[in-house]
Parts: sequence; structure tokens; C-alpha cells
Amino acid sequence: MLPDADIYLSLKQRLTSNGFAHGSKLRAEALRREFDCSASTVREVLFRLSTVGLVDFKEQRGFRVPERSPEKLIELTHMRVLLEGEGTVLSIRNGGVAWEARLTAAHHQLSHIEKRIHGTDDPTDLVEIWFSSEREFHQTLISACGSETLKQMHGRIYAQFRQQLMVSDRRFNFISENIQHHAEILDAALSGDESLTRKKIHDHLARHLTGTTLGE
Amino acid sequence: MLPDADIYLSLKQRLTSNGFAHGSKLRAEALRREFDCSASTVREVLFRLSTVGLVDFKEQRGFRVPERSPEKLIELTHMRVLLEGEGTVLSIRNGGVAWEARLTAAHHQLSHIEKRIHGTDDPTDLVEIWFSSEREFHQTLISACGSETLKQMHGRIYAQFRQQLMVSDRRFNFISENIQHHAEILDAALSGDESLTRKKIHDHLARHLTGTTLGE
DNA sequence: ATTACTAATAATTTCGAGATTTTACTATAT
DNA sequence: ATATAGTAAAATCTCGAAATTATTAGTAAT
Repeated sequence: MLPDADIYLSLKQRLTSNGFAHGSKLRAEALRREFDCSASTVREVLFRLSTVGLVDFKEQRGFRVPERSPEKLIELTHMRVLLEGEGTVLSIRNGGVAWEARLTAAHHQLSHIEKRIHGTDDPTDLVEIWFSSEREFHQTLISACGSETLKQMHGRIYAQFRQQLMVSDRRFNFISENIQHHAEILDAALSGDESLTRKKIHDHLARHLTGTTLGE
Repeated sequence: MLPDADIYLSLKQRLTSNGFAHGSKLRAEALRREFDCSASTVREVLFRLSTVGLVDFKEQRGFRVPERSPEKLIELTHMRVLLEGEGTVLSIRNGGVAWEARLTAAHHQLSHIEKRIHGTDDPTDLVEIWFSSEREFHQTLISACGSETLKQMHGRIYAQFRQQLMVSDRRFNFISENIQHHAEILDAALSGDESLTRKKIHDHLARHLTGTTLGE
């Protein structure tokens, strides 16, 4: 039988990267079998995931994967702009050279993946590694902000944001813009220009603020 | 036996208004007796409270009330300034007259309580009603922001903020300033001046950004 | 007196079954 | 054909006990 924490992480992973269909039911019995544990353990984990917004819970009606919703994506994007903007500005002030080095490294990694994706017809195999590189870059942006609270909140918003986009954009038509965006964010952050950095982060996410990225 | 939701709300209430000492252990057996339910039910509720930050959980070590920490209070205050500022500005733009009316009403109520506290020697009996009036006012500020996500995040931050201050400031030495602050926030919001409103919200909370309100 | 080890105690975590509620299905009536 | 009511199936929720793990108390050795 798997430890509690592993079940949590395993489910979180699937909930944020195409492991379940939006709106699908999470039957405790099926998961119990899969993880070889009791129903209560599964229930406990699902409860925890519901509190971070990755699972919907309704009394007496069980657990479901949240539906896709343009409004929800807009709200989450708005929060990302706010939290990443603030966190990055604080990192600029407090991070020092060590942070700049980490950010440069994270961007180098991400940039490498994105160029490979840009040059291929079938990026399927690169999806997972792109997910983790992109997350790493954005987490590094705020990593020196000095506030565990801010980082934790951002982590939850980011996970829900990814969940909304699980089945969209798998063809990476946006990748060319993205390469440019990430480079501009890096440059702005290294230059120390706080309002420019905020603007570049906003512009990078702006396409999700129109309500069209999920198709309407 | 009590419904799940009632146990949750009852515990949340106590965790944010002096019902438990900071750092004290939350023994499942004792709570099970008090609420007349099973250990699993208590455990479930405590897990949920831990995900919103009102309870600390350590594997194999159970649940505890978070300790007081000047750093944590500063982080929470910073988040309040950010979220309430943003939410209030959005409410100014989207709320219309209905929101202005609700905000005026909430302020009237709060102002009434604060003046009573200002005029008494022993405000003990007014503490609880002040808590709820103050919460109502600050929630109303952001109530027309249009983002359920923002309101939910703010609700969690606010609860943790209150938990940090549970046993501080019971003599309300700050109440005179507070009356002024709340009036200035109301005026700024009704005037539609966004940056002034942000500033007034910041100034109102500024005394918690110094690391001294918990005593150092 | 301090440390290390062991035994006893207490707390946490997991489990599977029973009770309750929802959902799915069928039959009947309009 | 649609709607309603009743029944069967499946799922959720609660429970108390068993299994695991931590904590405390006690004992012996340095």
C-alpha cells in the first residue's frame, strides 16, 4: 500500500496534466483499487485536494474534476498576474545575484525546450517536460520574494490554472510568442525595472484574460 | 451527532477567536467526545482546516494550532494589502450604487461598535461583535470585485491574520486610530480615487508590517 | 548524574462493514 | 409519449476497532 503523501502527489499530478477529463467523477471505489488502500484514505486525500481547488466536492454527491470555465480561467489568470508581479518585484529587491543566477538557469532550460517544440511537428513527447520547465521558471521568478504565504498561494493558483488548460493548446501554436515573452520577462527582471517586469508578466498571460483560450 | 459542516464552522470560529492557545495540540479523542462523533470525522475536519492554514499538520504527529510568528503576521498583512487593494479597486469599477450602499451600511455598523468600544473601560463583551463587524466591512470592500477566486483567497488570509492576533490587542488601544482609518477608507472608496483607496488600506494595516504588534 | 536501552502507554492512521442517501431503472398512469 | 411513483442498485458517509507509530516511564550501565 502507498503512503498517504504519495497518493496525494500522484493524484495532484494527474489532475493538473491530462489524467482526468474535466467534470468526470472521482469514484472512491475505483481509486481505492488502483492505490490499494481503503476508501477512507482516498476520501481523505480527495478532501485535501478539494480544499486547494483541484477537486470539487458536494455533500452526499462525492468528488468531481472541476469543469472548464472561461470565467474561472480569467480569474486565475488575474491572480497569477497579481501574485507573480508582486512576487517578482520583491525578488528583484531581495534576491541578489543568487536569484538572478537561478532565474537565468531556469530560463535557459525552458528556452531550450521551447525551441525544440518550435522545431518539431509532433510535440507530444515534450509536453510533460515543458509543463515542469514552465512551472519552474515562473516559480523561480517569485522564489526570492521572502514570503512563504505568497509562494504557497501562487502554487495553488498555478495548479488550478494548469488544470483549466489541461486539454487546450496541445499543439503549441503559441510557442513562438512564448519564447519571446519569457525572454522579455527575464530581461526586464534582470534589468531591475519593476513596472516593466510587471507589464511583461501581464502581457505574457494576457491571452488568457479574453475568455477565448478555452474556445467560446 | 453534529453535521460535518457545523463541526467545521465551530472549530474555525474557535481557531480564529481565542478558543485555543497558540501551539496547543488538537487531540482527536477530546474533540470526538465534545462533538459526539467518530475520530475519522474529526480528522477529516482538521485536515480541511489544515489546508486553509488554520491548523498545522505533521505526519504521525497530529494537529496543532499554529504558533504566533511576527514574520507570518507580516506576510499575511502584506497579502491583505495586496488582495484588499486589488479587490476594492475592482469593486469601485464594477460595484455601482448597490455596492456603495452596502459598504456605507457595513461602515455604519462597524463605526457604531467602535465608538461604543472607545467609550468603555471594559470592552470584553464587545470583542466578538467587533470581530464580525470588522470582517464584514473588509469583506464588503472586495465583495463587488467579480472574482470568487480573489474573495476566497482573501477569506483564508483574513482568517489566518485574525488567528495570529487572537490574544493581542484585547484592550483596543488602537481603536481611536481605527475609527479614523475606516472612515478614510470609506471616503476614498466612495470618491472613486483608486490609488488613494489603496493607500488608505495600506496605512490602516501598516502597524502590522513592523513586526512589533505581537511584541518583540 | 547522565546516557542508553527497554517496556508501557498513548496517540495516530488504516481499515472494512453498516447505515444513510443518491442515482438508475422499471412500471404505471395520464 | 411524458410524467410520476416505486423499487433496485450504487455510492457516500459514519463509525469503532485493529494496526501502526510516537511518546513517556522505568531500568540498567557508564
